[in-house]
Amino acid sequence: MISQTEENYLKALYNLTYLKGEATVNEISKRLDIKMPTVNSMMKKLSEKGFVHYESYKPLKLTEEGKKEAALIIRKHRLTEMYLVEKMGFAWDEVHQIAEQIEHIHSPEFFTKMDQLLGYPTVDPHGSPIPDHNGVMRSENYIFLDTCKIGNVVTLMAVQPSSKELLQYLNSKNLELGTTLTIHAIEPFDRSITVSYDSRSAEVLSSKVTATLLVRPIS
Amino acid sequence: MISQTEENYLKALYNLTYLKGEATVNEISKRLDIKMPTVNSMMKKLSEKGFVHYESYKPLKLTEEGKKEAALIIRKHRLTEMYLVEKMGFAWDEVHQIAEQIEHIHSPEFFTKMDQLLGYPTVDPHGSPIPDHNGVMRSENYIFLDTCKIGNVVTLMAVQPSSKELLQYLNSKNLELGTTLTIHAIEPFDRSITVSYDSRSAEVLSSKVTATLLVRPIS
DNA sequence: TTATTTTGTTAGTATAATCTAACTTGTTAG
DNA sequence: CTAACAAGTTAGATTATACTAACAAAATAA
Repeated sequence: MISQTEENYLKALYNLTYLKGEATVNEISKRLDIKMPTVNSMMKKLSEKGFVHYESYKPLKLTEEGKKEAALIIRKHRLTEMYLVEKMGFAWDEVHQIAEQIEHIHSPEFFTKMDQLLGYPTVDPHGSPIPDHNGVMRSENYIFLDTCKIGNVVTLMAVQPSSKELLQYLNSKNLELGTTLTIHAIEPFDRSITVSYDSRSAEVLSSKVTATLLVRPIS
Repeated sequence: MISQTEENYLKALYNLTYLKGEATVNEISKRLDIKMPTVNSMMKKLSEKGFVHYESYKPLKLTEEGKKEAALIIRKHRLTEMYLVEKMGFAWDEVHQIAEQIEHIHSPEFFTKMDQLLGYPTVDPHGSPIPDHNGVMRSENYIFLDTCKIGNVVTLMAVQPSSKELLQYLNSKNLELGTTLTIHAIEPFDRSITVSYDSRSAEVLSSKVTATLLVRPIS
């Protein structure tokens, strides 16, 4: 059996290793707000259980089994977020905390039912892909808005990482998934970007924001 | 803050004290399958926190605050069961285990939303009353089927206590909440009762069953 | 390349929730 | 009424998850 606490460590490790393939004790410590020695001993424990590759003073990696476990927890999280938005009428910035708890429910039938009622969705309300029931995540090749060039036209596909504050900011600007943006200017000094979309002809987005917006180029 | 474990003790105590007003360490121990010394120290802890009246060698009682806490957990449980049946299409004998976990979710909005989507129900799928948001349970004055007399016509209103096995048995007999039963005979030897309902003219129910069926007399 | 800082590890402590063994109190059957 | 049994309690051990303090290794800066 795998405890709720262990699940949280696996999920953190999965998210941290998503890009680089590895993560450090220090990074997990900061993300979970848990002191390093605690993280260290938990990593040893998870290594015993076969979920993590642990070697003294070396970066951490998930084993294949660890990746699968983590992806299945993330699947439950994202299915839940989708359900809360689509079937219960929550806003996309209200669902994270609730999903953070429901992801630990042990009941295959419950999540199967959700999946079914939602029509087997492949992305969550923030555009992040939902791993399948084997823990396989179909990775889209979206690019971050801050890597685009002047003149590009792109569609907003996902927000990553997405804080509640960021989502509320996007709401206030009427920026939703699926919105098509045209890039008009990039300020070299602070890398802020001027875009137009819908009826808005010149919105300025800071680099802090554009670094979290995943887009699919149209032209 | 009140832990998930503490919530389970409060709920057990609430249910055990529902009829008699008090319960013993031994009863809680058996119900939760936790040894007596563990229960004992937890009762002291809950007494410290103001949820339980504890005195050595005396029966346990909930304080008013304890009753309210417990009723609010039961509210979450029953709302969840109702939601699972009404909105997600689960059968009434499948929902207990899931609700047992979801009742510990901390999110007033989540349960408020459920309540709203269900149209503010007052009973759960097993006919048990749902406490209101102040922890007040409207007690119906239903009677158990085994206290009825020959010739009585009654409506099945609730099943208490309801095990998965019992619910499956009732399903197999097509006995649902709201079914109207006519009592034709009571066997003095084993107190089994012969009833008719729907197109069934003579079904025999054992006293083990009739002692769990709460009914409202029609005549 | 050495000194300093950051990161990782070990050792020991704390708290929550469980257990077993042993003892005490209360209840019940002769 | 007392002996035996059941229920309640106390004491001490165990496991999971956290912490702090102190030390070791690795990375970085001078």
